[in-house]
Amino acid sequence: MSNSLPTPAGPAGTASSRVFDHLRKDLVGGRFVAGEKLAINALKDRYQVGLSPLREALNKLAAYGLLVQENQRGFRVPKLSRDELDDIAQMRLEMEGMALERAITNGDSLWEADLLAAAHRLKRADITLDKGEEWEHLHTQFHRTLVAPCGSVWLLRFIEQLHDQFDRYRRLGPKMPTIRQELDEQHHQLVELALQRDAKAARELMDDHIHKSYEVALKRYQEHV
Amino acid sequence: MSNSLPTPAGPAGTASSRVFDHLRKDLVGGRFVAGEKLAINALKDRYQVGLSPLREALNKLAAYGLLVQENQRGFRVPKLSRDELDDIAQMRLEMEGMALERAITNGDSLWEADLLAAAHRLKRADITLDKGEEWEHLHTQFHRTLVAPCGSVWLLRFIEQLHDQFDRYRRLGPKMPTIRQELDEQHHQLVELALQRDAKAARELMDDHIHKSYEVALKRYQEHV
DNA sequence: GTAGATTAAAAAATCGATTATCTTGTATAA
DNA sequence: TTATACAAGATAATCGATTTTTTAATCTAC
Repeated sequence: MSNSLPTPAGPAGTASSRVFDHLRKDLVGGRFVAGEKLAINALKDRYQVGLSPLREALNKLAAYGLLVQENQRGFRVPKLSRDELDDIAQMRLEMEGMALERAITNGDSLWEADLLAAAHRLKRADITLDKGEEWEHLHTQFHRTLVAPCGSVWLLRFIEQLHDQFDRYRRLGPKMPTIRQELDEQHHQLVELALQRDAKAARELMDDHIHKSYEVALKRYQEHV
Repeated sequence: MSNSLPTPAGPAGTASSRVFDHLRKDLVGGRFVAGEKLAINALKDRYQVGLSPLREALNKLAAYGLLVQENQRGFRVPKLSRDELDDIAQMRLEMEGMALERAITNGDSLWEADLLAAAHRLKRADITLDKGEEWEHLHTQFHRTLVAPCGSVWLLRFIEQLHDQFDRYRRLGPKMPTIRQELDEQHHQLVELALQRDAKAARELMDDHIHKSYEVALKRYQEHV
């Protein structure tokens, strides 16, 4: 994993890595308006860090694609567009499909256990909590586990990046219980097919899963404008 | 292109963007030893910049994958490994193949002209210059042009990233004239097939092209260790 | 001798202040 | 009125110095 993004910095992390994690969450979670220009001084107060670590975090986020940097005129939150959403969803289809097939080929019994655990935690959170940050985290974790043993560090990296981008659209609006339930059921079906090592069926279900998520995201995007 | 990396900063760019470009070139071109720890103070002298812009550039390069950042212990040049080379080459196969097919579907006559021009410039440089940085730049430019109208900003972004990574291996050693000539011929054949809109044949040739490049890179990696 | 503690030097990360650039509002001229 | 020029304020980028943490070397106890 030497090339992955750093794992979330605990309390021991640097100021820069902590504000990176925090800003990443906030950008993905829609706490900023798309297109908005970031007022660095305001961020300094908001995240309680100095200028240097803040700027370093902003630079990383720009290289990662969650911010746009223009020389001499700071940082902005990237605009949202229908075209880009289509692009992101299409890429997710291709790349997560590929990754899932490979994961089903390579995954061992430890993976099976991790997968069951991740699905269970997600379901638990579904019932217990009101779907907040905690649910989002477990959801991300589930999808990450699903494709983890695909054997390609770079594929995993790209998928993670696409998820962050996709979630900027998906998380624009409030939850939609009906469709949400369908999607949640698909998580469990995905686990079943993975355990049965049915790569073809799993990929088809994943395609459908992404497609349904896309429709949610699109709807929210359209309502949001 | 709002989400792409910034275009190379001309003389008007910031110190940070200039050192980013320069470092990127040097990292891809193998001017640093893989695994080496970067001495920030030495870099300050080498690139004639202050600490702040330098650190911002290093942070961007880490998020981009050309450096590894460890909290509290600075930056290193990523190690090279056979496994990673295989991964990168495999991903290039998938993604550039996909991009080429789409480009052939979407590309208009302006693209055809750009493609011919890029191929011609590359051949020119091949004959005229001793293959230095200029040839490398034109080579990158050719491959970029080839897939440019694929319609996906994210696909292009990932491909660019993979090229940078791949070149860290390919550029480990001196040129190999025989195989190089084969590869150069393939560039022209790729243009021909693109103009004929023969997506299937073009993709097969691209597969072969990447495979041959992979063999060069692998050989150099093995000799390098 | 080896493991663990101690400390000095080196390096990374951060801070506060300065400099350069852009932006906005106002004035002037065509 | 419209366009251009200018000045003042705001913001971005950079610098130099400080603080924190790691690394390496040395010492001590077993």
